Amino acid sequence: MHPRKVADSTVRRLAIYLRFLEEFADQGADTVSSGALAQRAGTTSAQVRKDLSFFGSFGKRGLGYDVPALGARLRQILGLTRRYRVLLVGAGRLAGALAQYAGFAARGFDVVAVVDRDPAKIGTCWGALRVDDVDRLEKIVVAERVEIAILVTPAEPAQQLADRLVATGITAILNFAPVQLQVPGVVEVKNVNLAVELETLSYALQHREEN
Amino acid sequence: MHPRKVADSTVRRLAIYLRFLEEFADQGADTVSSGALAQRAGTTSAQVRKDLSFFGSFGKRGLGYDVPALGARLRQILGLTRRYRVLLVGAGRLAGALAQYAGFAARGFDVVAVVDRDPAKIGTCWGALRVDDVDRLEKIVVAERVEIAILVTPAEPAQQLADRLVATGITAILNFAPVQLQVPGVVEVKNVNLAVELETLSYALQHREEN
DNA sequence: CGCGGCTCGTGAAACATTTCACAAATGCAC
DNA sequence: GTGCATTTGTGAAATGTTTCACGAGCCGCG
Ligand SMILES: NC(=O)c1ccc[n+]([C@@H]2O[C@H](COP(=O)([O-])OP(=O)(O)OC[C@H]3O[C@@H](n4cnc5c(N)ncnc54)[C@H](O)[C@@H]3O)[C@@H](O)[C@H]2O)c1
Ligand SMILES: NC(=O)c1ccc[n+]([C@@H]2O[C@H](COP(=O)([O-])OP(=O)(O)OC[C@H]3O[C@@H](n4cnc5c(N)ncnc54)[C@H](O)[C@@H]3O)[C@@H](O)[C@H]2O)c1
Repeated sequence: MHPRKVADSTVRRLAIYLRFLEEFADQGADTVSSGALAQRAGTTSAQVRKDLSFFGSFGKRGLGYDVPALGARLRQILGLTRRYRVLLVGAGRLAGALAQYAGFAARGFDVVAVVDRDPAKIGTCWGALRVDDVDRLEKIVVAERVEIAILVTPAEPAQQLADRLVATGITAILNFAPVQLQVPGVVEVKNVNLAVELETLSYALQHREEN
Repeated sequence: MHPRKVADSTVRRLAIYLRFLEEFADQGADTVSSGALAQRAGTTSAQVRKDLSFFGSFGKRGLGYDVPALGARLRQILGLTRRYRVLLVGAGRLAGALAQYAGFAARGFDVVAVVDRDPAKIGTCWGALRVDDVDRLEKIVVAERVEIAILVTPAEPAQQLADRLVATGITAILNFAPVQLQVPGVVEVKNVNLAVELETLSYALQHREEN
């Protein structure tokens, strides 16, 4: 059903198509063409069709794609037909923003626990969540059946925390700390580095001014 | 000095090399090899050398790269020899995390203003910053000489706010709202979509379980 | 039913990026 | 100074991704 290897760029676009497909659905559209999706997503119709073609052929020639059917198919491809249990490691400012963000739960990602090292934070409540001691990390992962960890600590403890997470059997980590985590091949790591985003903007500005 | 077109992936890696180079400098190393940098950055030595070769040749054969000199050169390439004045559009939770983040100022990005639409937020203070009325956006951009805007509002008003920012002459936007902004070609936009990151993790998990 | 206007699905071509492999420097030991 | 171990810089090859172009299917209409 799924091909051996699909480019990361393709998977990211599929997630974006799904978002706009849901917008089309909200507007009551029942079919959508590759061109219309492409325009919203900032790509080309050929790209949309190629991306989808890796997983099968879902469209009707001359008509386009059935909005609800393609949405369901994309959710299935992306593994969004189920919910995921997420642990926040680090209870700082960024963790606070992520924990309260309704968009994650809307997509099936439930933050079920938060841990920190700071005694001043342990025990405080974030909505329905209580900040737990990072010492209990292993117990919490098991008890809460955590599947995805989000690392939002400073850089220094990140590798060691990742090692502990991996040891408990976690296989998916979203890492905000500016380090390159060393993990076994079975563990999926996605890095988000906001400073790098700003620096690529700086590069673009610098480069434009020179020309 | 700069080649016509350098891949975005290369620029991102340069920013990452710079981070680790600073770590090496802190540890007192005065030279570093492409292999050592590659290991820290999670790539290969050939990749490091190729990336750098787009901008000149900074190494000494048999020795490696001079740490302070390469750092200075990377800062110059990335346009980080100066400071940037940044405006936060939207004073929500994510904006709060970004505003307080010391790492941006350390890199030369100073948040000089925050605007919001919510009367309950306007006038409140965030450290040295006072949240301003979004109606005064154009005046603030000019008065504060803002060069980079960070969009952290919900999706709905994002395009309209981007239009206003572009009209004031802003040419760099970091967008957190899940929309594809339509802007003139001279304006640089970088999108950060955290939900997409989680969804690509979901895809990876889904796909692994099937095999 | 046959035709015309659309739009998909998909190989092939074009383009982009990464990896390879090796000549050319460099420093150091002796 | 010579030789050796090391590491850069870079064309060329390999690999990966996007764009192109067109056959094939679908709908509606007369
Ligand atoms: N806030 C931002 O806008 C931003 C931007 C870019 C990158 N980041 C990165 O995200 C990470 C978190 O940023 P933040 O602003 O939330 O930082 P923060 O300082 O507000 O929060 C970090 C939290 O981690 C906790 N912590 C420290 N060591 C720990 C350990 N060993 N185990 C468990 N918890 C521990 C701290 O007690 C603190 O509560 C950092 O790595 C930062 O570089 C943040
Ligand atoms: N918080 C997260 O973890 C997270 C994760 C992924 C994506 N995002 C995206 O980032 C954006 C901001 O998220 P957040 O959690 O900070 O949301 P938030 O609701 O906490 O903050 C949004 C702020 O924007 C303000 N605003 C609304 N309309 C405005 C307008 N027209 N002009 C000026 N300000 C306006 C609101 O008053 C509010 O203060 C959203 O688009 C969200 O989808 C957030």
